[in-house]
Amino acid sequence: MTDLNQTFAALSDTTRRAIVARLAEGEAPLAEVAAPFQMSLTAVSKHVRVLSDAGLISVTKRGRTRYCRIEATPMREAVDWLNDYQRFWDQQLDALGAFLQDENEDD
Amino acid sequence: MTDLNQTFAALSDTTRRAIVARLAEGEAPLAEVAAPFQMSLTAVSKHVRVLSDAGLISVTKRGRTRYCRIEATPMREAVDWLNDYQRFWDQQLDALGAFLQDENEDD
DNA sequence: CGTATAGTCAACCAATAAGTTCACTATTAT
DNA sequence: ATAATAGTGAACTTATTGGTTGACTATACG
Repeated sequence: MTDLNQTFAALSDTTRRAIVARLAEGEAPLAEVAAPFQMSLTAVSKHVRVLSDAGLISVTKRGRTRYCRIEATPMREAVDWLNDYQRFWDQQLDALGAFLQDENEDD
Repeated sequence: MTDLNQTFAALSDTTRRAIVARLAEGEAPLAEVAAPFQMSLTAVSKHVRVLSDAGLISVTKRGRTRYCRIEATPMREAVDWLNDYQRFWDQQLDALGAFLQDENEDD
């Protein structure tokens, strides 16, 4: 299906995560997506390309405008991968909690 | 805290995700972590370094052996970031479900 | 028509990443 | 003391990434 390498790589850049965050609030034209950033439109366009290649967003052309919107599946799969370790880190955090608990028992 | 860029970047490599998966089954010496891979020990050592720099694992030296074990926090934070979009993609998947439902209504 | 708008494409640059090999250090075993 | 084991460090290669600029295409507007 979608490639976890690509998904995680796409998310490993602050700008791209910000784009995803923006698009979570609704579809937007590229120009609007690019507005908050200092870099050139070309640079943002490339970021959008990376996200779209990873399947995290889709881009549809209407007139001369490209509208970007977020897509569900790859993030879903990333979470699925990470969740395989959820029991593990719950346990580790519980252990930390217990430790802190013990430490404070002589108050 | 931990750096999401680094966390996602560390997870964007198949070898490194395999290492994490291996370590989820318990602490292991580097040599054992490296065993399944065709690449050199040095290469695996570098991957381990990347994971450890990202805080995803920790490495402790006992004798001449380095034991690697998984650490909870950064993956936790990655999941937290992704989960901000969970409502979003649930909705998208629900919409897909509804669509497929509708499609089959004339059976 | 001509011009502004939205964006891509190609070429380039500097930095980083993933791998290699070879030499080296540190620890354990004989 | 010597030799095997576990791993690091440095130097190098090749590919990819994130950014730039400048020229170009496609659509909309007057």
